[in-house]
Amino acid sequence: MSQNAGHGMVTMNDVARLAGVSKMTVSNVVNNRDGVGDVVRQRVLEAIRRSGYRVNVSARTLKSGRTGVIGLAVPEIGLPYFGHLAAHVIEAAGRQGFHVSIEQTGAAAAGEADAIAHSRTLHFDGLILSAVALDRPDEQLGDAGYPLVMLGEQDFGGRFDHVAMPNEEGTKAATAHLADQGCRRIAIVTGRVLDDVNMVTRRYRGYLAALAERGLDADPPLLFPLNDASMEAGRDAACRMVDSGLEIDGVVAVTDTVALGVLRGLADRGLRVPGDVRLIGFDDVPESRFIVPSLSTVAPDHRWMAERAVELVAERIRAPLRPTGRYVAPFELMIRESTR
Amino acid sequence: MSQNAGHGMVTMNDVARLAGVSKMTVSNVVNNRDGVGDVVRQRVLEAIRRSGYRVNVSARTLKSGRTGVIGLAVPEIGLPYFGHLAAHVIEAAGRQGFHVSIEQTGAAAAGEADAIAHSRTLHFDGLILSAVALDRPDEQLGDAGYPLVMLGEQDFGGRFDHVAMPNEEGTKAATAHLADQGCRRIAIVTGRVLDDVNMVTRRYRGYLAALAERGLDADPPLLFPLNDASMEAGRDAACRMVDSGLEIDGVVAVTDTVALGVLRGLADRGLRVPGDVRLIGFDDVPESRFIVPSLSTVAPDHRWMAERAVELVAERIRAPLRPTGRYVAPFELMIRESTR
DNA sequence: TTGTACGCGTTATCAT
DNA sequence: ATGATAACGCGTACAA
Repeated sequence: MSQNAGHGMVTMNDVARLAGVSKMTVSNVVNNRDGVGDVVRQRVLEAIRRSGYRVNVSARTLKSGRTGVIGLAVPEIGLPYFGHLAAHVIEAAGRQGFHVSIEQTGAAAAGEADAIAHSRTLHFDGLILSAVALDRPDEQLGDAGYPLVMLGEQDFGGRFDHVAMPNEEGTKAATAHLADQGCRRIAIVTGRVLDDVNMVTRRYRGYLAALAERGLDADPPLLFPLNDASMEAGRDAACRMVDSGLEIDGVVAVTDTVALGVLRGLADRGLRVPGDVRLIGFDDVPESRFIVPSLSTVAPDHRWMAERAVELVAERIRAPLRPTGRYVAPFELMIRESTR
Repeated sequence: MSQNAGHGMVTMNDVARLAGVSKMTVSNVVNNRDGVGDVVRQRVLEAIRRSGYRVNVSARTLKSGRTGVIGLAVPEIGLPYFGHLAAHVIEAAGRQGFHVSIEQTGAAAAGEADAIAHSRTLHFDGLILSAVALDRPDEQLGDAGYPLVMLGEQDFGGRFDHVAMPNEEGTKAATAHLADQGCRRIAIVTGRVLDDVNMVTRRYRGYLAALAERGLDADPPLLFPLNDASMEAGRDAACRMVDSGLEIDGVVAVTDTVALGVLRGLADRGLRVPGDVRLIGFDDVPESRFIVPSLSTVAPDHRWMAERAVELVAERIRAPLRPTGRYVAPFELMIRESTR
């Protein structure tokens, strides 16, 4: 009821007046500290209820220096994989008492650098960055102790805490599985292989490793490049693949999202999966179980990744200068209709 | 470099000392106000750069009473539809200078009520709530002027600003389209029809209206209920539908996500789409264009909805007591392979 | 053009 | 057990 002049907000002072105590006592009640008599506590609680008071998080933050918010920067929250991942991060963060503010980077290095700057400007307690483009965030870093955790994609060689995908191992297992099913001419649909830290590069390596192990070769290279990791790009690549006239009986797609597009492209060209060509993806997005044919895929443990990332942020807040760690998510090969 | 005792943070005072000016001058430079000489301005900017100073948003917020953050509460960010929608909301909010904090409600009334309480506790400047379960948020409301915008689903009859989906009209058009394609026994796969404000109810009404208009009847009711709007539930419903033995040549699915499950269930039972049965969804999630067969669907303008919702929040911040409005998103019927 | 004093709402410290 | 006072970092109003 009694309101402050400022912004129509009920403050601790208002509550204190209403309950006939000092605002310090109100603070103690609000924060469940002891040293407050039962009668007074009840009186204060009643005053809080009646006035509709809520703690002002900004003021608390100003004192504590902590916002209780961690940022999550992903290329595009609308992509199934990142939406799925974000859901896990939000839950894990909630369990640790953090809120999550989501930023979209547009899969561009500039967006990712912005997200880091932004996170610090807004004084987020930490940032989980799902980087796919940035390759040298040295300059933006500045403070080596800022809780910045890389999630999933790029690997910056120990400069940051990093929760990695089993890129190489997973793709190798996927490729080997295709070989086990009798495929001899296995193509890969992926991004352009550019540098060393790239997720694309690592998955490509896993693919090559499996081919080598099985004595299969890929000459001419059965690599069909993408401009981005969209369904549309996947479809286009599949069409190019078929139109190339090369003999191909198995396809490794760099992500499930791309695989969905590949599936579409193959259908456009009249090829059947798994009859004419087998197909395997990476990520195990929820859709993969339900599409027809259901999609075989590499299933990293997303929940594990999200939890680990949030834990790492929390740990680094506690100990800003402890050495960084790298953790690779466990994965499972989901065998479904597309490779039967 | 020079740091404050508090939390290892560089403050305006530090910058002022470093530049040999008062902190007010620093403030003026930071906020691009004029009344600062060019030489001094440069000196201050240099000091900011060197010290790595960043404005403390909490302190600014404490003064202004505004956090610059709006909340977005959705059932589950991992579902394609909500991820997609969130992407648009984040973009639209960014254009208006807001950040977005995402909350998951788990499609439960309790979660939705929590989101409202939470939003106010954290002093978000507003909240966009994609409610699917809450039916009487009167109690949580409290302050009639709080910028709370309902997005997409439930309709609370004018108590809030509301950006609605074309539920009835869209489903009616979808059903009519099936009829146009020659379907005579059109089923609907949807949630349980409970109350009056429910999205499910409205879509069901649109379906019935179209049937009535075409002189088709649905007796016994060709309604196959879902427990939730998941792909899994869609598949189960489709299986029940086929197993019921009822003659059915068209299916309206309450959402695209459900339709994906239905597609799977029909495949499990050996039925082909559109050969044996035609299928149409609602939402036009990105996947719909790419699956095989591509999914006909009702495509509301998601970008429009997100922009409208953010605008409404902004308007209500400016004028807390202006009358609420209700806006229905335009939609388009996307005709694809599943109803050819 | 620049500086000073004060208040925003909360919490830590110290006193009673 | 409770209260007074002084920060936290920034912005406003006013003075110089």
